[in-house]
Amino acid sequence: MTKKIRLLADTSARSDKVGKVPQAVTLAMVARAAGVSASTVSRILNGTAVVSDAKKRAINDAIDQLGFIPNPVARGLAGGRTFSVGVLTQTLDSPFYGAALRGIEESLRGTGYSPLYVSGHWDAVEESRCLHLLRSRRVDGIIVLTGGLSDQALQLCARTLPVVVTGRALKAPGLYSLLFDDFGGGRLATQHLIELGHRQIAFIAGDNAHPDSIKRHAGYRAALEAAGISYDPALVVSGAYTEDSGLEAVENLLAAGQKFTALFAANDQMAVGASLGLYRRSIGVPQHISVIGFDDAQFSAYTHPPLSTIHQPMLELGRLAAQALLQLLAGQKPTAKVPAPRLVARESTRQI
Amino acid sequence: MTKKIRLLADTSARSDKVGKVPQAVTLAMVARAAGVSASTVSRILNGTAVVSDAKKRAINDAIDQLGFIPNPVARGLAGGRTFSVGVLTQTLDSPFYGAALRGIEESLRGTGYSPLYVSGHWDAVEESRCLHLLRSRRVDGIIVLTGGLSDQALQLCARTLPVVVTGRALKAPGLYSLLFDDFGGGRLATQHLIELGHRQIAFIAGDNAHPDSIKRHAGYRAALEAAGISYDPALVVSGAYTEDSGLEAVENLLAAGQKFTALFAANDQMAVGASLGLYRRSIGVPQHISVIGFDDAQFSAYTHPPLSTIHQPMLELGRLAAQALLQLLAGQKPTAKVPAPRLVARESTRQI
DNA sequence: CTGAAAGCGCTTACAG
DNA sequence: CTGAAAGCGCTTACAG
Repeated sequence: MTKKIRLLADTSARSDKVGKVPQAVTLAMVARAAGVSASTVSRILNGTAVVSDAKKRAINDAIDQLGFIPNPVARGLAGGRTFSVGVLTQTLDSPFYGAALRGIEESLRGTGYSPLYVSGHWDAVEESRCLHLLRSRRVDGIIVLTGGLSDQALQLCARTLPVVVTGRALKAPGLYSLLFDDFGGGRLATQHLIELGHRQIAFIAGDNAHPDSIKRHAGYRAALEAAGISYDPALVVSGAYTEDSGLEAVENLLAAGQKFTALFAANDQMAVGASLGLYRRSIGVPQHISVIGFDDAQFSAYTHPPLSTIHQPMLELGRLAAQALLQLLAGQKPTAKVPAPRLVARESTRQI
Repeated sequence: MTKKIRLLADTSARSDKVGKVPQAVTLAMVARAAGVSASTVSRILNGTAVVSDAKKRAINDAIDQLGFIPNPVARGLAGGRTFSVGVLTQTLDSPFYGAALRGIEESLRGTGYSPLYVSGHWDAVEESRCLHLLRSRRVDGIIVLTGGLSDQALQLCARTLPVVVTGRALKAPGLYSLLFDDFGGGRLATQHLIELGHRQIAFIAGDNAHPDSIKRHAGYRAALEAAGISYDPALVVSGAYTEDSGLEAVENLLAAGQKFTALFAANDQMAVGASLGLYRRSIGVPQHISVIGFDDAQFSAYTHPPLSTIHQPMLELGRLAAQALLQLLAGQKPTAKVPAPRLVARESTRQI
């Protein structure tokens, strides 16, 4: 048997010089080497049927010796499964979503599934184009990391493909959603400031098009009211989740002559931008003003001073999303729950 | 004709309720609707042959009306091309490589090619596993963003697949390499400091396993010597390209009682970490010490003070890499050249 | 310029 | 438990 395998392998090796691509070992070659039919090899590959131990051993030997790797393209065509999962993200180079992508990658590795990333750039039209692309590439399931797609579009998609979506609460067959508690996070950040004795707390909101921004805002307001501090719209300015918008927001606040001893920015990028604005005016953080952000982005532990923030478990979220999709793919019911928001008190906030 | 197409479309729509996946329109359906053979449809799809205008029009009409989208999986199996290009990156969530990924995405969009990202995590074994994965998925070409693969492995790969690699100079058939001038960049950073009057300039080196780190170091040394300043090994400490390592490095420098008025860190992350170390000791940047980084990462414009650095055109590099691969794929000879390093003088450096 | 036919490398009813 | 056969949706020599 070994001899036969050698022969086959050699033949394939020789064909290298003739053909272009080093002709891969095919399932048919394995079948021939193991003395069984292609069907049988396929079955043990997929665990589709019980096969006698003897044949199983022969086949596995042949696979090892020939170095057979099933061609995912062929499997995709024949079996309708491509062993790839689509990941609709907004941008590949966000300091923030990156962690989620890594989490997805971690959960997927070793499962045979590969992620296929597409970026929607916060544009619903673009996102739906991405969804089409993923479907046309015949992914087996899709993970949608937030974005502006309508609930309806997602539900429709879930009718034919398992879908896991983050950032919204949605129930539908074949769809699982993972929602972070932005309201609780916003409240937590504000409570932290209140506990430090602050009562004049400015808020830089995020992009209003994002539901998470609205919820963080609501959390801010709820914490204020629970502490008997009246909500002052003059202390609230809108940003766009970017550093620049945070800088601009704080400048507007200052220019308007608003008094505040603490500042809560709806994400870390805006908190950093705002801090730069304060730095430029020589307003010390936290000596003069306490600043807290939201997200716990990678850079936040290294700002000067290190930024207090609300930790959002993006890595974990990515892991959970992929696990949930894997469960959906296996016909199981996902059970994952997103961890609760957690305060990370560093050095940008202090007792008044 | 229109009527016929309708009929076919309806049939397909009806089959939805029976089958699972909304059965896609196939090439065969288009052929039938247009009254031609599958071969002809395929040919106009691929521009493989000249087809009479009349048929061409009929086929295009049928395609539009039926909403036909060629199945890339089938094309992959039959034609040997999957219209996907592999991108071997090190990590998906680097604030730095992210821009390159976006550049790749930009250059690829609209070309029909999709990127397939895999992460090697700076581990040669892992990277070569990634390469295997990409090949087993039958990508049409590969972009390798730096990493620890051997030149040999890359050249071997390029024998069967177009390869574009960044971060090294390598010549081989089917392979194109894009090299940034790290030496020049290191020299530029150091020159900037020297021009500001600094003569005691500390250097935090990056990971020695990375050639770029070694070259930046050499550039530092060359600039010093060109200015008649002797190279002092005591002013050079090793980091690992992370914030923490930058912080640690500066602490070591300070603990050793080294005197310096300026600091050049081999990347922005270490510069930020080092700045935090200085901040903790109440050493002002740039009042007491000037700091310059390398890379011009996204966050660098927003540190306090904004960080002077050497701009590395990652976005452009990504774009160029993808364009070069596209050229290779089209049988052309790539011509792309990486832009030269550029000084971005912000506020962390000043005249002594 | 265009078709019929074979084939890409698998999977999956269908029959034992 | 296992094979032979058909088929997934395309592409590509091969013949006109």
